[in-house]
Amino acid sequence: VMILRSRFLDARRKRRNFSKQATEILNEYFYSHLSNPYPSEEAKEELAKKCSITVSQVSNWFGNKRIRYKKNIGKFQEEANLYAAKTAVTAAH
Amino acid sequence: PAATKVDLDPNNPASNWLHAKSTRKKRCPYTKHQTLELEKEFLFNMYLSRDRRYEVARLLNLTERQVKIWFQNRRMKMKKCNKDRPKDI
DNA sequence: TGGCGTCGTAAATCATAGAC
DNA sequence: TGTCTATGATTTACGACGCC
Repeated sequence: VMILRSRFLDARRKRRNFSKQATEILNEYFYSHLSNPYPSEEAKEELAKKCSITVSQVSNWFGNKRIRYKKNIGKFQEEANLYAAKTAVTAAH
Repeated sequence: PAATKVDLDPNNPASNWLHAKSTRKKRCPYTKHQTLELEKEFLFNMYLSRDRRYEVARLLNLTERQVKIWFQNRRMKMKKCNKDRPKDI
């Protein structure tokens, strides 16, 4: 139990960046809902499952993404175009 | 949800999400001492009486509103910790 | 009706993984 | 290896809504 406890606390302290696929999934959702990037609780749960992260982490990611995107839309333009194109291709099939 | 009815302006691409209430007070991180004392008080009781709130605010040089909101946030934090906790332990 | 409760969030800040 | 910046998490402060 003590080992599990310390592992849990360490996991919280020592964050890791999310996997490339997880970031991909989150960005796809964000840019395809750019007019209202606020996933419902159910959508968050689904994203969490697909990304293998917690619902809280999904909420953190969207909170950070919205504010950082808003603060510097220019910086994210390339990324936005990339995901817009990807979505377009997906929709075409 | 916070992004409710009123600010759901279908036009206006990215700018419509968010009412950045200009009237909002800028976040001011509390000192170690303030936080420590608030934590001690929280340990004693999660909900503050009016009188206790007044005392804590006076002692820490915070407003009663700040103390009230700190306790509300602290309770939410506790709830979140329990939720995220895998299980048992 | 006022006042305090939760819930979800903005925005600032913290901590440090990781890129270079 | 040592700097930095990007990124995930946490901390203040509210708006919206609920209950008594």
